[in-house]
Amino acid sequence: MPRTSPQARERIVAGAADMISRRGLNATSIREMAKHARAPLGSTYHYFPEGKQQLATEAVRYAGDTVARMLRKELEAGPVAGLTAFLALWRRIVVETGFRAGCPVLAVSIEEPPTDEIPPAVAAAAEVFETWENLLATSLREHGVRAEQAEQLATLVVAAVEGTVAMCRAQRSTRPLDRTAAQLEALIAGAVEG
Amino acid sequence: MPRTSPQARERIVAGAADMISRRGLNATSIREMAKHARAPLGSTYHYFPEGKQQLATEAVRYAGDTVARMLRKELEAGPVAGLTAFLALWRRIVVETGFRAGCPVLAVSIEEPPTDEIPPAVAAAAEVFETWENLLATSLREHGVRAEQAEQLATLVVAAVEGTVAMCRAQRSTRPLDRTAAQLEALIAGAVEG
DNA sequence: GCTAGACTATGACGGTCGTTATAGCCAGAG
DNA sequence: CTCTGGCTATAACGACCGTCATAGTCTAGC
Repeated sequence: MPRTSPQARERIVAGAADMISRRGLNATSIREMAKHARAPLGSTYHYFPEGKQQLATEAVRYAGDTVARMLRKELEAGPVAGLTAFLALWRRIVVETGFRAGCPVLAVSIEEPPTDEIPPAVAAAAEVFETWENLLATSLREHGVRAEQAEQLATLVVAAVEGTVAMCRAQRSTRPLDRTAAQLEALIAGAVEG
Repeated sequence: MPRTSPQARERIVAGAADMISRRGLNATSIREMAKHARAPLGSTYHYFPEGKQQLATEAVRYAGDTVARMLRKELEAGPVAGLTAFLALWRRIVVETGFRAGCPVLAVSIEEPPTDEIPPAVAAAAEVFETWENLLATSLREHGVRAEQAEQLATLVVAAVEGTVAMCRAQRSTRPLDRTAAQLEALIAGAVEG
């Protein structure tokens, strides 16, 4: 039934994730997302009838899945290889965008609406973080790390990288990432062999 | 020369920092900041003639200085005590606001304008991060940690805590903070005595 | 070829944004 | 008591926001 471009919808989602990772959710308007994806404004409400909230939710999941897929693959070579790839991914994003882009999942996590309910986009962000943590923790456990230690290390890695990316953007430098990477790599390597 | 409330200006800044820490910079309007501080809108432009940008910059510095002051004091009892206090501070903020507030410095760091120049608020955020890093690194060095190691650990602590706070907000749970705290405390304690 | 339905084009709705301008208030200095 | 100047009150500016409605286009299946 789709007519011309079945990828139009995905283009919008991917573009939305990119824009959110740069400017944050609230500063990214639906009009701009549509224009950025070369799609008409009407199409966004055709594909995402629940509006901006739905689009943001799908953008978070899209980015989360992309990273998770990469992480799953690289972790086949062990926790250290997975960590290295994780760090390299974020380094590439930060450097290639001139410190303009970061993580859309983090961006969505820190903008709350006045309401009391959890917006679906924030819930999606929570799931993404948990997925990443679980991938790392499972790999660590499979390589002999005690369960509690594996959980803690996995959370530390995700949190440290997310925070470091934000610091790199503020400072316009990769130095925070260099430092965090050195510490995390030593820590994970030590945990795996110890 | 000030008439009634010399603290009106500071009330606006403190309120702005609080609101930015909850909703992000772009979602926080000047009108709301004024109302939140029980100040008229006109006063905002009287105290901050350069507008929202200036107000955001001062809010970032205000929050940064508050934390730095606390950190400086607690670090007198050593790096572990400082870390513990740092963790406790953010835990308190996250818990007492029902996972609604986070760090305004982080929030400002990840929202970029379309321009190429660095907005002053982002530059202020960079300075705040560096101040926090330096306080921790100095304390570590004073307790026998090698300089490079001290720098790396300091960056890791700041980044990990910032990232963890965001994760706690998304997941509506202090579990990430529990895990990160356990790892960081062990790491810093080991570095100091080793 | 025709028709159903996925998609687009267009325009409007009420609302809020950042910012500015102007006139007025009112405590303290002289 | 007057007057200066820090502060407030009020209104407006153009721009953009999220969302919706409606009419139109064009393709895939019959």
